[in-house]
Amino acid sequence: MSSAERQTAFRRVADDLRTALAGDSFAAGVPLPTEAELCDRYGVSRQTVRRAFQDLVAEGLVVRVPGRGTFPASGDGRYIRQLGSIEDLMALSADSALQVLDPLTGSVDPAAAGRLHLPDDRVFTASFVRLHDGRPFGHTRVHLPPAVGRRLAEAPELAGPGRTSTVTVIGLLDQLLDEPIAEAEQSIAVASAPPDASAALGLAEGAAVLRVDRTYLDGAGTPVELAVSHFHPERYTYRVRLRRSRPPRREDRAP
Amino acid sequence: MSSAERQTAFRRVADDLRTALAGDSFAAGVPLPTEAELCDRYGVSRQTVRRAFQDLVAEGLVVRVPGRGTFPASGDGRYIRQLGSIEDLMALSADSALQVLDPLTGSVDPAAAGRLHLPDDRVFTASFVRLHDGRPFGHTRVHLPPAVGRRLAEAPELAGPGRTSTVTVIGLLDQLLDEPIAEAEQSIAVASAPPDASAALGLAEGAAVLRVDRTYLDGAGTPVELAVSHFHPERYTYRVRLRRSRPPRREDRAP
DNA sequence: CAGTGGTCTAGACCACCCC
DNA sequence: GGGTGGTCTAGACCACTGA
Repeated sequence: MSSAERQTAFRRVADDLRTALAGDSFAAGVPLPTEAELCDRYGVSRQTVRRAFQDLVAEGLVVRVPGRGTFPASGDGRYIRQLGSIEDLMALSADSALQVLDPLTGSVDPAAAGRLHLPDDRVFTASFVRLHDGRPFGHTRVHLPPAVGRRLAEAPELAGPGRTSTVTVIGLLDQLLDEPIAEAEQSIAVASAPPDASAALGLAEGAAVLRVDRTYLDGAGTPVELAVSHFHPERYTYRVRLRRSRPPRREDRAP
Repeated sequence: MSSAERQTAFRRVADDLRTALAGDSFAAGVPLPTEAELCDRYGVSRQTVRRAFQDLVAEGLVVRVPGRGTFPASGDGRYIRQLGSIEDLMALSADSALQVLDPLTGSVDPAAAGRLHLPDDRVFTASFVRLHDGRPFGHTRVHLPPAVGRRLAEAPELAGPGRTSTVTVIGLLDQLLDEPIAEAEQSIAVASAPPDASAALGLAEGAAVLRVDRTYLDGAGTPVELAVSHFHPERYTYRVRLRRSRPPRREDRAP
């Protein structure tokens, strides 16, 4: 598979390792190729290989142990992504693909329109699946205010059913809007898969899935996108790294 | 002065920048020192300075913009840095209660010990339910390294089965540790409820639940707590608000 | 145009692990 | 001891920003 665009050397190395990890190329306790070996294989310097591993560590895909080697982290082949900021959501496309099921068109949906704080019930709606390694792991239904929906409907990536690309709707939207996207509200729960999602994911109707609702807001706090996703329970894990607001230092612990 | 240990050059640079950022040394919109300047000031190579910035970027403290410079990430100062923070987890107790099922005692659990990076298989383990309005919505099993587990076992809140309080284990732990808790890694997925969790939540065994694994790390990156929670699918939703780390625009310099 | 950060190379020394 | 990853240096070229 691999990504279409691989601008930099370290990205190429990281992409290849990522897809190899997603497949069954590396057993659980078996170390990945060493830095030296990858230097040879790709004809790059050691720092470049290290830069690639750096991303994989940050994504939680591998664990590196000094003196021993680099090992696959969780092993159960789920799609894992660090999602701690909006940038993470926009970059989601790096190693996954979007395939359009229903292109972006106008429709009437009171529930979605209400959640977008729209004056009437008209919204633009599209649905698509996200694929990793050619297999669907998530189904998403996106709702947009008509004003932006009309403009985004011209984007070729969302034009026809079956179109596959590596974009994110939120990434396209951000380029299009005058005011950039500033915030997202997200809720995560267990739900029963609705018919379209279960069909797209190859699950029985009503199967338990991870449901993620995201509302994106621009700088003024106006909702600009509502995305309702259902994820395959065995192919997706949501991961966040939480930090303390103030970096803890020994000195400032005293009350 | 300064940090007790600064083993590496890049850490020293990063530490200094962090404390400078924590103070008001850098106004919002004013760029930090450039790589070249820090190279001079610390007498290190450019890669070393870059390695320091890399941590600060990962921590969400600064934003780097090619061609322009490096800026504090908190932007307008009135913004709170990062919602979905560890403080939120510690404050979880505000409107929920903790009821002890199995008090904190020593046990042998290779899987948990491995995830805590412990040298052998001994851990301290406790389990409890979380209640809201008197009804259980989550079951949690907590694992601690023996060193801290022994001390925490003396806390009255975790002493006997049936004890109810409004604490969080992580809150108790943070007061007890020499080094404060700095980070948490969290993963969220759909799972089948194990027997103890399904019993505690009043669900059929194997029912689909929301599984949340959290590993808490201290400032040195040492894992200090592993918590595995299972949440009732109809009584719990995980909410996060994501914020964009906004690079300053040309217009909004100068107050 | 000079300055910024992003990438990359080809060396080097170290602490650690395992044989 | 030989191999691993962790750190560091002193160069280099690039794309981009700003005046």
